Amino acid sequence: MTYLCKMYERKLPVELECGLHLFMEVINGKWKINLIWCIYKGIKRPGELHRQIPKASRRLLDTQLKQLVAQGIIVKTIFEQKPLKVEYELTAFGETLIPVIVVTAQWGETHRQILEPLLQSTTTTVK
Amino acid sequence: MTYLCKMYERKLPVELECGLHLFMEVINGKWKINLIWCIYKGIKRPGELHRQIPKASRRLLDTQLKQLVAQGIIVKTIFEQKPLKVEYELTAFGETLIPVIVVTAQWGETHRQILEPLLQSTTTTVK
DNA sequence: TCCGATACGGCTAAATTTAGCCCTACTTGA
DNA sequence: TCAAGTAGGGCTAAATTTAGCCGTATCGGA
Repeated sequence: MTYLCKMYERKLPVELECGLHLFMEVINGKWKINLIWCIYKGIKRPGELHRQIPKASRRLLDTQLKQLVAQGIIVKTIFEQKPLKVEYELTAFGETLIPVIVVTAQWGETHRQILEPLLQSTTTTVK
Repeated sequence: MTYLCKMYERKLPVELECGLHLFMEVINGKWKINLIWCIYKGIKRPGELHRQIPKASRRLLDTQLKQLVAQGIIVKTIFEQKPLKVEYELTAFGETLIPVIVVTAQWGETHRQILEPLLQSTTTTVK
């Protein structure tokens, strides 16, 4: 059972200097945090996750789930049942992310009133 | 003295639901953390910052500095001297980011040995 | 006067990430 | 037998971010 999986071949080097860059490499991706959080909260199956995060395209959720598996944050269990069933769970390593996410999320919530207006007008790329 | 500044017009909505998304909106950008950290450490002038982060192109550093100003994280002071001088400083709001950055950076450093190999091979976009 | 340093913007192309459509395969229930 | 739900990949195009080059202007020193 050969495993074929086309990956995007990076051309620019990944930044690994500072610890926050490491964190961001893991956490970056439009829905990864949501996925991690949902899985942490017990939403384990792909279908449930899709329904939980309806704004995300199914396609992207799937690829980001795959990335999280590759990064050792979650594990995927395939139950070889009659109606195929899949479940994701945080690894022990993935669990270590939770308190960090909590801290950053708290910062965001604390300053939401300041941030929301700024972020809606401002864009990431100022030219 | 009209201020003209071409901004990139976002077409997709910004995600603001969760606090971590708010945090990420601010922190995202290849060199923003480095900039924030350097400024926090007292490296205030554009030229110094460029020398401190030599891997970054001058162009991108400048635009990201501008973004941080627009986001209220830093302030830019222009000294109308004989040889023009500019300095950046963290705002009080920007200071609130520091402990959060410390936490995430610590997480990264703590797990560097696990992360480095994973992140170098794996790419963000699994296709 | 020419070189280097200060500080900055315009512009194009490359790299990367997301959106969104289509298709496969299997199972259950109507 | 058809519809719906399970899970997931291929593919293209759009959106977004970075890289990198060129040009402006001022000042100080050799």
